[in-house]
Parts: sequence; C-alpha cells; structure tokens
Amino acid sequence: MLSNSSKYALKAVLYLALHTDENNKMMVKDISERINLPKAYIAKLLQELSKRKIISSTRGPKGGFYVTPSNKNETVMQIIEVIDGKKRMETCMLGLEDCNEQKPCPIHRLISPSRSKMIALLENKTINDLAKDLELNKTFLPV
Amino acid sequence: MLSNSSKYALKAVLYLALHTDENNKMMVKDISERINLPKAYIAKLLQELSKRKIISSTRGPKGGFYVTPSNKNETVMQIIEVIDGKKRMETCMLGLEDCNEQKPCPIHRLISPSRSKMIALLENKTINDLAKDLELNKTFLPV
DNA sequence: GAAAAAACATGATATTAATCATATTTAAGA
DNA sequence: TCTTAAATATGATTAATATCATGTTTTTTC
Repeated sequence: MLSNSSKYALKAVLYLALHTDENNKMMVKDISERINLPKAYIAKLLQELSKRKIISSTRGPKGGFYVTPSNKNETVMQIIEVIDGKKRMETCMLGLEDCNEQKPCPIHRLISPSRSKMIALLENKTINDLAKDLELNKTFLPV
Repeated sequence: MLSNSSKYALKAVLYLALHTDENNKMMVKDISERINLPKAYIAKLLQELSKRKIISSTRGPKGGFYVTPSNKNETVMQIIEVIDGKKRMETCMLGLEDCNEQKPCPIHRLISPSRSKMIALLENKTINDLAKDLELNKTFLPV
C-alpha cells in the first residue's frame, strides 16, 4: 500500500512538525538520528518534499529543514503522492488496466468501498491533525 | 497491498474455477496463454497453491491443474496468505513493530477500521463466490 | 569576498521481488 | 515395462526498490 519511502517520509515530516518551525530548523543528520532512519535515504526524501513545498528548507549554515504553519495544512495523501506517485493508491487491486465501476474486476465491488474510504480519510487528514494527536499522547511515533 | 504474485495467483485460480474440474484439467501452458501471464511464473505459483491444497493437480500425461468443489470453498485471503504470507496484510501501515490499539501509530486509528473491514471481506469471500459473479457477468476478468 | 555549513542534484550500489530455466519425479498408455 | 507428458523442486537471472555516496550550489559569518 505505502512504499517504504513514503512511510519514512511521513515519519520525518511528523517529527519536523513537532520539533521545528521557522526559527528552529533541523538538519538531516539530526533528523535521521532522532527517527532512527538512514541519513542519506531520508535526505533524498526530504529534498523531494521540499522541492514540492510540502516542507520548507534553507541551505547554508544555520540552515535545515522545518515546517511552517502553512506546511502543516498539507495532507497525508499529498506526502504519499509526492513520494509514491498518484497512481499507486488508486490502481486496481488486481492490477487490471480497465477495471472500473462499469466493468469491475472480481474483487472491485468487494474492496472498493473500504479503499475509497481509506483514501478519503488520508486526503482529509492534515499533518497538523496528526501532530496534535502526538502532542496529546493520543498516538505514538516510536523511534 | 497485494503483491504481483498474489494478483496473478488469484487470476489463475479464478480462471481454473470457471474452466476446470476433476474431469477437465488444464496444463500450465494453456492457463498462462489464456490469462496472458508468464508461464514459468504462473507455474511456480500454481505449484505452491497446489502444495497447500488451495487447488488440485495431477502429474503425468492427461494431468494438469484443476479446482474441486471443495477447493472452491477456499477464501481469497487464503490465496493471499499462501503467496504473500500472513503478515503482509496485517502489518502496521507505518511499518512500526509495536503499533497496536493501546499504542497506535499516528495513522492507526484513521485507517485501521477500513483496513480491518477489507481484510474481513477477503476472509469471508470464497473462490466460489467470485466465480459465480464472473459467470453471471457481474464482474470481469480481462486477459 | 573567502571559508564553512548546510541543502541539492545526480548517480552508484545493494537488496528484494519478479521472472525465467531446467533437471527430477510421477502417472498414463502402449 | 518403456516412453512420454505432465507437475514439482530448485536455482538462476532480471528488474524494481531501497539504500548509500559524492560533487555542486547556496547562504551565513567573519
């Protein structure tokens, strides 16, 4: 469902949402240590997210990655789309090219409702929503 | 969600459910041509399914793969489990080892209900159910 | 304006999943 | 009982994904 990459990306963005802002940037070295994921790999992902304005960054000394209040309004699905591409989530579960409501594959009607629901939830959930839950200890992000 | 392998396996089993029985076996060469998937690959999958009694087979001349009425009572999830293993479907969407109801990851509560629903549906749906839909042209399995 | 510290861009390597190939075993039929 | 036709077992290759490495650009500070 999610690639390893988008799992890592989501973890990193949530970490940034909790621990950074315009005045408290964090460099990739520290992020990767804190969330316990490979530095070079996480770097590539964060660069991609930054290029697509899902998160923010500045180069040079005192630079680093951070998330602004505006960034926090990005949704979970937007992260997934940047990293995995739009298709991955929407493609037919049997991998059929022309599966649709009119010509459904054998499991389309069965699982489509649940999956659509899941996608809708991810599209409506913002980074801010998830960050708040973490702050209130309603959810957990172990390293 | 599903690996390529279990997609192929499900297609092949459904094809067998529609076109074979104890007296009408089909060899892997023909199956692969009909469903338009690589022969050697499909062979490996069918052998695994046969070993696990999800489908049936006999060797030698006039042999081949087939599904019995009993095989048709196997569920979609059983195919997935044989090919992908039990974990793939159930593992935390963020890949966290110790994510659970008591200590949920940031998206656990969000997507867990939809996913559980999906799994339950796959566990309760038999090959026979899906085969009937295909026979009635309620669903389609393009080659 | 030079030096250093950071992200950025690009490409290389390693690991895993997908695909293919082949020798072995079993069953049917002459 | 010999030959042939099928699945079976096993391993090799290829492709995709995950991971790592490094030179380039930008920004800060002195």
